[in-house]
Amino acid sequence: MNDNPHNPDVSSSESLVLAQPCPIRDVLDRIGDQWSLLVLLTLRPGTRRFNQLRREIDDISKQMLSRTLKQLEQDGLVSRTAYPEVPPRVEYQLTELGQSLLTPVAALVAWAEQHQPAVNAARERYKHTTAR
Amino acid sequence: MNDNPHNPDVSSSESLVLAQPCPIRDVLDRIGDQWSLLVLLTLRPGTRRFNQLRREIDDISKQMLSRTLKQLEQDGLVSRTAYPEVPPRVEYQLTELGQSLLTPVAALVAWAEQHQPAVNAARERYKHTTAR
DNA sequence: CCGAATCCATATGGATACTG
DNA sequence: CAGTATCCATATGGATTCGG
Repeated sequence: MNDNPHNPDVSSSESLVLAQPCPIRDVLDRIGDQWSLLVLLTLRPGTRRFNQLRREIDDISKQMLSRTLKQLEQDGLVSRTAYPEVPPRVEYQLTELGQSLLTPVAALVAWAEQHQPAVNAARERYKHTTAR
Repeated sequence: MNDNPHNPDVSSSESLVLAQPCPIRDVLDRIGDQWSLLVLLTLRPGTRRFNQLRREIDDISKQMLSRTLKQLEQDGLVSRTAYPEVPPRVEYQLTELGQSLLTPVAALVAWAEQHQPAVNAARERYKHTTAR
């Protein structure tokens, strides 16, 4: 069995920081999907309307943008304001929570940029060491 | 795929940090999937053997552990050492690159833990403000 | 203009059996 | 013990259509 020090042994044999029904997974699932992070970053400069977002992201379908925004809104990362006009106007912007998330995300993005060469090199190396 | 005809000038506006064929997406796809991050965190304390990882993660199948490790190895985040013994023994450990990734990841995990209540509250709020 | 509903293709994850 | 191969279920993403 596992004797992980920082893990209080539960009756079941679960051992890790990321147990299954896990808040951390919640977050990572959100930034890990295809569009959420992109939407958040697009909203960083300021408020955007629906089709404005669509144009800026450019290759996102209405459907996915709609779904993504709804999820982000549910999680309190983005706020939605609908103006009762004709034609309708809906504006989206980052909440403070959403903005605060962009800080650690930026660190990750920075890592990615900085270490991209290393990752690519590793991939090349892998291909060449092939006896597989 | 991209190259939309009615696309306004992307170049002059906020340059999208995440263009489509994107190194950042590469990384996020890796930590965004079901198991990679969990494996990396499990390896943080030190070297682990294959079935040792399986037991610690507990609910991962051999298949997914194998796939995940191979990907992490390809990307240079994890190193694999096979000992020519009978029965075979294979050890995995974080590379320096893998360890360096855990730093920004830790920031994200910290954010998740810290703001989980806020996210849950937002979800509750959403349920109540919704139609019905 | 905003976005929900429908329908569909593919990607991802898993159970199991098999191999060296 | 450490995987790989096969087969299958579901999740995710997208094109199109419809409606407020």
